[in-house]
Amino acid sequence: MSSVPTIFHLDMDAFFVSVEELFDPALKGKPVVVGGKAHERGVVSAASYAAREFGVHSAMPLRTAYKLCPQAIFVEGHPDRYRDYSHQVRAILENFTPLIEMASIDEAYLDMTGTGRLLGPPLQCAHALHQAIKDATALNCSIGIATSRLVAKVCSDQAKPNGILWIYPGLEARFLAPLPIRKIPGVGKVTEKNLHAIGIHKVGDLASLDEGVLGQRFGKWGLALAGKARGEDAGGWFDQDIGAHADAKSISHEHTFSIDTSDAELIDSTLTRLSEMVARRLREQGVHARTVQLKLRNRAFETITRARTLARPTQLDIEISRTIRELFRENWKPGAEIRLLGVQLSHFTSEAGQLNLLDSAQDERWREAMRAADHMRDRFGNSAVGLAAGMRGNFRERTHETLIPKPGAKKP
DNA sequence: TCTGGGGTCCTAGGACCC
DNA sequence: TCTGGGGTCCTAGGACCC
Repeated sequence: MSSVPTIFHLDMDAFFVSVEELFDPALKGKPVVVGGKAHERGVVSAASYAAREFGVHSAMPLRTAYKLCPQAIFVEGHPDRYRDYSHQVRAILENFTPLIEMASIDEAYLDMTGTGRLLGPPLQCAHALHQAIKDATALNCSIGIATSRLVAKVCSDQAKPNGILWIYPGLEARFLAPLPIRKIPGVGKVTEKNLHAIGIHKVGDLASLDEGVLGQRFGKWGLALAGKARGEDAGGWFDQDIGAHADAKSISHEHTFSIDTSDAELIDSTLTRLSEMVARRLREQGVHARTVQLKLRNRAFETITRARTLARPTQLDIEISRTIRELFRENWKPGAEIRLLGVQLSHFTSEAGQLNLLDSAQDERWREAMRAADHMRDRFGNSAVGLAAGMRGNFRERTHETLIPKPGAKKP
């Protein structure tokens, strides 16, 4: 007998803000914005419910958030804290099922199909899970329960804050129909606008539309959309078993300068530092990359990417930074101001490429050097070791920042 | 409104090969 | 000679998510 799937989607409530409140209880109940100082270049990572009442939401420029809510408390994010709490949550989930997929730092899918005899009916089980997380971390979460990932995710969103919502098997379409199309994961600003243009506003409008029309107008994505409107995990990201771990497809680091720059030395050292950072993570994951991509954003916020696929996969800082500098040189007009630089690696393989014995002997020396450097960084911090340009870069960017007095900045 | 950083997936065109 | 079709790789850009 095969039962209908029971999928939980668990989403932590205002996760970053809630974690910050644990470290500073004075923040509780106040409008809080996580992401940086009010006048910095950057966007809101998370806003407390009190701040949201003023219209502040994540991805909004910090300066805009400040205009909307000047009395808000602006705090820097602490990724290490969030990672730590995320791991704690995961450990609790593992007491309920091994079929877990962390979809991001603050949300997870659980396949609870067939756990009824052991853990009780879905609502009871969800309450137990909610309580277990509260007991262990003092954090609130919301849980959506449904027969598909998609509906479970929409459910947890509707349940927020601090709620549980279960959609009975068979009632998916009726639950989704009155919701705005934007509630469907994957429908963003652009798709919403395109759908509005043809008179579609509610998920129900979408569901009653002829599939052929959607396919014609929106391609493959349109067909997946039709399935989503009915609550199916059709196509794309949702169409995978929960817990099937997928290896990373790319590793990237990028940096937005606090002030646009055309300083060749600063640019060069930043490229070197970013190259070192991605290469390091490559080695941690034990893979080699074939494609190196540069990302450039100018003062006008125009962004280009330029990629180069290497003759053989690499793990080495020098090869990556050499390629990145080449790409940069080919695509930068000296004097042009740069807002952002990024380095991305992709097309991973488990083996290094090899041209001949001489290369391999040289590579081995480099690999040893990199291992030693990684070890030093572990012991003494990231800035302890770097290629020469990278070190200058760290120093310069820090110097550059401390020269500009910022509210609350500590004296060096 | 003046726009971070880390990712995934999709599309589309050109090169190249058979 | 002005010209098919399919497959694969590479590159660039863009939508979307948290």
